[in-house]
Amino acid sequence: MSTVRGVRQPTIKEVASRAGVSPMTVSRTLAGGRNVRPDVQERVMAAVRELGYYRNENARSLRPGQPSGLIGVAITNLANPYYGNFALGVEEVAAEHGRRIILGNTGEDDARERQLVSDFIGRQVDGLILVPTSGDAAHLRPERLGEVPLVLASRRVPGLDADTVLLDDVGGAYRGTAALLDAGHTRIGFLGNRSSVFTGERRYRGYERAMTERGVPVDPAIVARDQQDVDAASRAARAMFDLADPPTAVFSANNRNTIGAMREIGRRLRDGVPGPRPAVVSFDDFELSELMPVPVTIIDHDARLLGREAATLLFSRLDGSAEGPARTVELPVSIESP
Amino acid sequence: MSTVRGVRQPTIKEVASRAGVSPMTVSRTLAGGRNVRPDVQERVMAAVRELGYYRNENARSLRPGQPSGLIGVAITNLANPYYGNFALGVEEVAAEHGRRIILGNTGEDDARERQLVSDFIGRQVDGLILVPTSGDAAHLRPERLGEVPLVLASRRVPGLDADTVLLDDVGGAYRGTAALLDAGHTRIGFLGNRSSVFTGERRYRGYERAMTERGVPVDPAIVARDQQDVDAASRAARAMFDLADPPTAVFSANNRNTIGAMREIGRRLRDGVPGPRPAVVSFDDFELSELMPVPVTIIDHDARLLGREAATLLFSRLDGSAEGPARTVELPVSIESP
DNA sequence: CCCGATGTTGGTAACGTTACCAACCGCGAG
DNA sequence: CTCGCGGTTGGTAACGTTACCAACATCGGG
Repeated sequence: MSTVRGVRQPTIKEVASRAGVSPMTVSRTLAGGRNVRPDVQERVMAAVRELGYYRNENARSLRPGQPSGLIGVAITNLANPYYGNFALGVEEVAAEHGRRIILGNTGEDDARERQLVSDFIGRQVDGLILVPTSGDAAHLRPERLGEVPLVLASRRVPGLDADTVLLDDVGGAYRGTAALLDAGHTRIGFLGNRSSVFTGERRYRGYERAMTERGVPVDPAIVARDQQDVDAASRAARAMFDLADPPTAVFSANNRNTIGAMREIGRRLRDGVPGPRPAVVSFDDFELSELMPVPVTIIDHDARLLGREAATLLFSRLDGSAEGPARTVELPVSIESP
Repeated sequence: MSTVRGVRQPTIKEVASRAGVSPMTVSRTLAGGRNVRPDVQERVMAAVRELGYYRNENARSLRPGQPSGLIGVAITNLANPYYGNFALGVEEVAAEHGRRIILGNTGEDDARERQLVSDFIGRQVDGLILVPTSGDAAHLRPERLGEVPLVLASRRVPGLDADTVLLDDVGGAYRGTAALLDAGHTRIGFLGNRSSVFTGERRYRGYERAMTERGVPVDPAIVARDQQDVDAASRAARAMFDLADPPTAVFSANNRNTIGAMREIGRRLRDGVPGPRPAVVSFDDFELSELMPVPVTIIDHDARLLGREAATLLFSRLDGSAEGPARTVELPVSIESP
């Protein structure tokens, strides 16, 4: 940490002496003014305005039992609009409860997550909301976190029992795949994340269940499960479509894979590559999907709502309205046919 | 089996007594261990691990001159990927300097911005980074902020002299419009924000300059400057294209207007509406632009870099390497023809 | 063997705030 | 006129931490 010029804000004492009262009277006035004469309150508020005084929140939260008013939020990738919306939802609910959020980006890095959580605890956060990097759970155990409540979002951590907010990944993937099967497709490819990614695994399970329930075998040749970014997804789609026996439809488990697949489909059409024009089901919405050259079904959801739900769960622990074992909220997803 | 209940965070005193030393020795050990015997350090670290101790950062920053390690960041709309990337850039540089960010969303609301800034100051932030809502500047004046340095991003505040990071809005819009003129277009529409939005005004100026420099008159009938969201942009594009004398090309001043225009263009093609297929220049990139049914030129830039630049400017003030009058950094934009 | 230098450790005070208690005021009831 | 009560105000201590200084141990050189 680099050196910093000292930040000299006026203190409560300076306000007090300017208003001709004691610091206690200033404190009482700022706390609502109970049992302070109206004319004294006015003098105090005038001094506050004149000096540009702000209460030192860090000093306030020093006394035990006092909340810091901060919620620690760690997400995996702020550049992804999904997590931006998620963070927005958390911020909204936090603001409704008079709290601020401290935000950290983990970049899917376990070490960074541990570092962020330590720092959040050190800053006396009132609660933690985390999109876990699915590493180990040691630093998230209650004995490490003390009394700080924790809510997991989007993913679970193996072996950790905590309040969790999830999407209906399995159900959404199941219904999306079923829609393709209902439309007569039997050769349906899968594009998604590897199984160590919690949502990747769940969405694959939904796909697999729909296929096997209808007696359609899953062909590993048209299942690609290791694409994290658009370029990798594009390459995986290309390999799949280049097969002698390419899929007639594709289930894409997330936004990144859908965009990659679309790029490859667009390229083939521009270059006049022969072959089927696959139907696509995408878990995650994307803009201008209606302008795509192939029919796209969207499994849609609201990341902002997910964030709101996570924060609501957290505050229900903070205000004591919820006690007992960890709860899981699974938000529904909607399906929009082209 | 009993649930592991969270416990109060241990203090430095408890660590000290467990390690059989004084709090000062614990403090010294955690501060790097200068002048502490190695075996004592080990005892202390063992106690720290056993008790799960974290330094109380709020208490640390209580002594004057000590930085809080927090940077206050207020942006207008976290749901917009542009600002998500911006926040990511700020977070990255802050993390490189061992700082965390407190994030607030203003939603373009002046009152909310004032409230956020007050709270940030009250939390003793070491610096502020703000995408201003372009309201008045009273709460951002140095006499209100004390010694807390401020960096504005994307926009200026009228009458406020502060470090600022901008895009080359005028130049980008000029070059984008010029590209259309070079391609032979003379009837070029404009879609953008109203002039009270800082970037809206600057981008219009670039468009206007390119037009007048080449002696092409600006026709108010094909200039629409009051669309904040996709639906409004779509309606404005529709009205423009429905004219007896519609534009053959469109300059769109931001992402939201581009998406709206694209929706309308796609609708007309689907519905077989007669008329020209306008070329489009878009200030802001968007995904799958290469799949659009009309040629799209992108004026691209890197919001994450903008965030990094803003944070770099802030830290140059914090570590004293930059002094003197307010500086403005204008980041270049690139043009990608279809 | 002593002395100063160096390394190690602990006590005290202070950062800004507020809970708690004590002191004081004015007013109405007895 | 006194007493007591409620409303108002101020003093003190404490929250967890670290800068500063004092105290003590150890060691090498004279």
